[in-house]
Amino acid sequence: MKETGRSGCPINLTLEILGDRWSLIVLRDIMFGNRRHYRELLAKSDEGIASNILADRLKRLLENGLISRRDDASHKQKGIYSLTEMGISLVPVFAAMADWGRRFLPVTPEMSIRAEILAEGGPALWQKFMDELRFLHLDAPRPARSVLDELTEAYRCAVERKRTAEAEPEVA
Amino acid sequence: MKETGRSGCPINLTLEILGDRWSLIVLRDIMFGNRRHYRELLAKSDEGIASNILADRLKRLLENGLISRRDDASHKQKGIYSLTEMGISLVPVFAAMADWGRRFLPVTPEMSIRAEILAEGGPALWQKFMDELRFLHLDAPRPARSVLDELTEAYRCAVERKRTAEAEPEVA
DNA sequence: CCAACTGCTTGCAAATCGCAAGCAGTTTGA
DNA sequence: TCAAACTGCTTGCGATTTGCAAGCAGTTGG
Repeated sequence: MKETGRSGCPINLTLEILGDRWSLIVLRDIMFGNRRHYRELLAKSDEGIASNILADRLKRLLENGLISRRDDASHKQKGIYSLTEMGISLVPVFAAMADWGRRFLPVTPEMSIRAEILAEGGPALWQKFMDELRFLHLDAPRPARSVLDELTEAYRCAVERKRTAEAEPEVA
Repeated sequence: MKETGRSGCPINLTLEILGDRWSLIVLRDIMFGNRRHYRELLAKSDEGIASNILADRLKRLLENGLISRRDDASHKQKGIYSLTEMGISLVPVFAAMADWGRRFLPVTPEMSIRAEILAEGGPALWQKFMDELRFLHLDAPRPARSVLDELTEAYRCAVERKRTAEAEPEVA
């Protein structure tokens, strides 16, 4: 509900919707963490988003068409948030941002493994990932390959590797 | 100078630096508009950034290593802002964001022509553009082709086309 | 029937934003 | 030579946004 009469530049319009500290974090958790409920997004966030901010961002993302919301059949109070095609189409943006971040910022190895895979896979892998997201969030047919599983598994392994690496040196 | 103890995720760290309404706007004007002085960035901005915000963002971008500043030999008060390699490396991020914006948001045709060219050119064109930025902002040798000139010219033509299109229908 | 869980709201202090005005020093043009 | 325009940037101040904690009505499971 903002009418900040600014320019029709694609970068500017994108920033008017996504240019804050939390919108892309929420979308990232929905997209890569497959978190679909409010509480999941609230509690399992690595960054600890505040509940009122989360509610506000979900509302704005809904209004702007990046996500949709439907009721959960298994629980009358639960809502399920899904990515729309508009939200799914952000995959290349995430891939570019993540690749830039891992190259120039002090990222941790576990958190950057998925960025690395996406960067190496290139647009072809992004397409496969988007196909999978269409299956998970829209009603598209299930694709043959699960990129999300691969990303999640790679992350899990990286965390595991880190934990063992932290535990063993004490013996030496 | 923020210590908001958040996660080591590349997306998160990127947002901690660039996740606001103005940082990327400033970088966009330096990169695509070749605006190198404070006043240029202040006055020629399509979005009308406030002077204190601009000063703050330039400071933060400097601190974070995205741009550098040197004195202008021709004017004792002028400073020249340049992109660093870190800033130049944002080209793919801009290309992805601009392409997404032009596909899903109400952009104006003139403002999206450059996004279109960058999207069609793909990574190969981005590399050439980055080479040119290295020439303009760092001390790299001049590349054979000027992508910036091509982008600027395409934009100029789009504006021209729009103006004539607005002027002629009155006769009909 | 109660404890845990659901999505989300409210209050409030602190930080940030956006606008307007201003400022000391520099350059330009008549 | 001197005033006007320009330089990068700061200051004040009201309005908005943020972040934190607590709470709330309704739902579910044991």
